Amino acid sequence: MTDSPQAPTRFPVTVDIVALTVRDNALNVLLITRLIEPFRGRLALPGGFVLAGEGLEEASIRELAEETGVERVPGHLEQLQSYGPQGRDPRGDVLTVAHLLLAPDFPVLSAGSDAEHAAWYPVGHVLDGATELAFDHGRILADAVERARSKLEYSPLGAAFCGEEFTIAQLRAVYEAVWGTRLDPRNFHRKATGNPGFLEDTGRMTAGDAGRPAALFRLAAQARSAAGEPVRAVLNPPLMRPNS
Amino acid sequence: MTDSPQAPTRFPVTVDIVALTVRDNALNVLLITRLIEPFRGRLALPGGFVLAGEGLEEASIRELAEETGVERVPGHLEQLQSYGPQGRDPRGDVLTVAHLLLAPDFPVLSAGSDAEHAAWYPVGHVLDGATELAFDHGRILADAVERARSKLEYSPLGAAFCGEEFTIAQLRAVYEAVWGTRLDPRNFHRKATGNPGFLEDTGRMTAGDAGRPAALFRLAAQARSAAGEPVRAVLNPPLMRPNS
DNA sequence: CTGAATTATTGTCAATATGACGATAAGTAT
DNA sequence: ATACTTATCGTCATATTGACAATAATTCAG
Repeated sequence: MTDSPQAPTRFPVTVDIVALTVRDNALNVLLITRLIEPFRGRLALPGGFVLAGEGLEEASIRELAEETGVERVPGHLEQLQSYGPQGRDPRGDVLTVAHLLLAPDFPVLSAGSDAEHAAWYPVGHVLDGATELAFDHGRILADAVERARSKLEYSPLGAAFCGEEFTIAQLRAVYEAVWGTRLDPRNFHRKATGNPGFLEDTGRMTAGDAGRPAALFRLAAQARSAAGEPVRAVLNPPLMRPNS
Repeated sequence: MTDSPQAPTRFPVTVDIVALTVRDNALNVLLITRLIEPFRGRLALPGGFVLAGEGLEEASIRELAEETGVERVPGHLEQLQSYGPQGRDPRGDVLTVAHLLLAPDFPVLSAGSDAEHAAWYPVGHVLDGATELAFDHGRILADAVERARSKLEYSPLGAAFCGEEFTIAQLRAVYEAVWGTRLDPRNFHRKATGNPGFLEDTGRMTAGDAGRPAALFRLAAQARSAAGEPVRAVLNPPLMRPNS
């Protein structure tokens, strides 16, 4: 780390959060509608400036709370990548540290006061160009989705989209939504339950749904932190996407 | 992206570069000796402040050039992660965007003028606590090494440690050094050459070394950019580390 | 010049993982 | 009761993996 003779340039730093969830068997992203210029009326990722004395993750959690009303992080939060500082904001250089949140479907503060209105949008409608996001958020979203897709292969993070307990079919629906492919239920069942250190049978079953009741699983102890969030780095063997 | 009513806090932003290479069958990292406080005399990652009008990668390349004398990026450079801004530097809040460089062994400007003296150090000596780095650079290095290790599994990036052309044994030596394991030469040969879109036979052979001459390979076209740097995201099937 | 040593490369074989799909189990809907 | 729906277990051919034998093509030691 070289130190400049004169005071270094300082940059405004923001965090942006790509919150992903699975709704109606499709991958959705949490977006807000901008009420001010630039990009007024456009959809954008939730986020905002990092305040003095604040860490990056801390800032992300605060912004998420401010814009969606959630009191605690509802899933797995990790840093994605930083972008900038140049050419991102017409008002000037801004460095942003993008974060990725993988969470079960949670309700957002949709009763828009004069704050930005936040809501879930299918990722497909954004990635295929039908909806253009503000700033470079389209690119950030694309990077986030690719990260999520590969995380499902090599980590137990797919479970972050489910609640505390879930069935194999629910987990499979997550994989299908994120990867955009159909998976054979029988082979998926074998691989998910057969992967050592991934899932743990709770002994409980679903009831009331159509069809045979399904066993409820949770993440295995090695795969979750004290907070219940998945931590174990790798899934071995990996659950690879078909085809490619 | 919420906009604060008053001017947002601005932070000094640095880039730090974790330059890794393989020397004498061991993973090495490029470190500089700090000549000023804080952490005077301690080893640290090369890096420095991002200047106004500069991008993150651009700043990394500039700092690398300033501190090692290389004129061009000698390998694969990618962003690692951002750290901070709190609790990293005793002088105050500094956000740093760490970068990872995977490169063949290259000579560094070791004739220390009054600039920091840069040199290669075996990663093992640092990770096992024998050498303490300045700031939070020990943690950054640990993250970088873990990233490199998993990159070798899922991407063709192992080749970034080799030159333009290399033998399978040289590539295997990279894997062994980075993973810290021994690999069966015959099985590695089969997997490396059998992976579609990974390697390309140049038709040329080594000569003069002990033992049977080895075929020289290069990265397949799909796996490298115009600059010759590996780009193809995934290696399929992956080359997994043994054991775990 | 010859055999020993060294390294590269091809092959073999059993164990394991994978993809495709059949069969059965255990519920709800009619 | 019968149909329908979903979960779960099983089977089988094929592909991949790890362990290791065999062979090829050099340099090195004498």
